[in-house]
Amino acid sequence: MAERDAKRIPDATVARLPIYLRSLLELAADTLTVSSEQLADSAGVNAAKVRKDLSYLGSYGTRGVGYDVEYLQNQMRRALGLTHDWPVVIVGIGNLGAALANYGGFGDRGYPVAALVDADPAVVGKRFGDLVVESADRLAEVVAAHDINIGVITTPAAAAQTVADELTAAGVRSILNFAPTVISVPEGVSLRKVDLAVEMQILSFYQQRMG
Amino acid sequence: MAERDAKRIPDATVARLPIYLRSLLELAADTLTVSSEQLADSAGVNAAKVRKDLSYLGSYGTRGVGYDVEYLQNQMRRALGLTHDWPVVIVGIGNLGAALANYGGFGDRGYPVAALVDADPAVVGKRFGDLVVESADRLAEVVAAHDINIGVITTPAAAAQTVADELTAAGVRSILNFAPTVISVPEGVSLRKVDLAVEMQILSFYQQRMG
DNA sequence: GCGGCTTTGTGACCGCGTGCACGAGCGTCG
DNA sequence: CGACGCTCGTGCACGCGGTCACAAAGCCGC
Repeated sequence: MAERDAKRIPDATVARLPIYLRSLLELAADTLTVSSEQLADSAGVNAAKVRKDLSYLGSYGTRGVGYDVEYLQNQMRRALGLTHDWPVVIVGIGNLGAALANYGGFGDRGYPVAALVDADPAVVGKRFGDLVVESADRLAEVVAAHDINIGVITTPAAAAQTVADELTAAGVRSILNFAPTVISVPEGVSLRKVDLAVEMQILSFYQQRMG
Repeated sequence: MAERDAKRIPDATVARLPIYLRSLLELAADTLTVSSEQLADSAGVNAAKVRKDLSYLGSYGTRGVGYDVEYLQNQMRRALGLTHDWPVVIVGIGNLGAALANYGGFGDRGYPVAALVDADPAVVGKRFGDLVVESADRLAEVVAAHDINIGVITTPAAAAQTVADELTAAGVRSILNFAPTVISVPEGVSLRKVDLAVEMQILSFYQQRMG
């Protein structure tokens, strides 16, 4: 009770938790328990891995039966911090940024888009739903005003590092980078990247190989 | 010469090659050679790792000097299959699909968007640049007509597996999946996934943890 | 042409993550 | 109430990937 979940959860496990949670949510509403094998099938992984992953949550399955679906959902939501919303700011409202702004799926899942920011005066002031694009020099204010902890970078590559610096300076501790460039962040800030060109090149590498 | 590059390149290395290539392209045009340490800095990795990665290409650096930039670029392009274009088809022209269709960056980098496909009759026929959205039931024809090897799935989750099946049946061997669901593909087909909700949840996990 | 400087290439070690296999517990049925 | 069957939890071994450190090798200046 004192040290609670002191156990460190491996990164590889963390990356799978959201998949498990989604699998759980897709189960029929009258499904009370689920076995590690069912979960494994639906998440596309090994059953032993599922059990080991879940054991890190300290969550309890029942031998001979499986896991209580609702309890497991709650444990997972708690671990992933989905007990409350995490407002995000999208910086760089080009093609991709605009698409993300219009995409409703974020708010639904606990990540409401709280603000849009762009450096281009021609874009500032545009409406997306009930949001208006703010000027880049107001970034720090915006972050503070909405208590934002997560920043999404969808600027051109050249601006990405600067934006990342401004975000972290404003107190943002988590960044999702779509810009096609390597950016660095201070210790204690989480950075994840999505790079379409890289993904394509990885695919064509293997395609090439297989002849 | 006979067995050529028989050496297997580790997956982790493959994933870094595109980053190195981009770093090389960003170097000033009058830079003739580059050291593993320079590359490491600009790619955000360890210098020893760079050397080991490059050694898999069989490519040759010169001790005391570094790597010949142009030669290395060519080697890398060859390995990644960038010696010719890889036309792609985008399936599912919603917010994200449309954004990718409008995004010019693909064609520039050797992955021209050759076709757009959607199941919704209200979307079929819309123009994006010089492309017109085709009907989903023409997917196989479209793939064959443009000799497409790479498919990008930007449909809702429910349709993703079906689309993946149709793509592989049509001969596509590489799939990039943006739909928020796990899909499975036959042996011999490469699958990469980009899942925004998962990325967000991973970020909020760590944010949560650090308090 | 020789010594020193620089930078590559790689062998060795280490830690993480994966998969297997089995013991431990729980429910159920006769 | 006892035995059986099911499923979890986990110890163990293995392989991949990352890091370090050092020897090999090319270049330059004298």
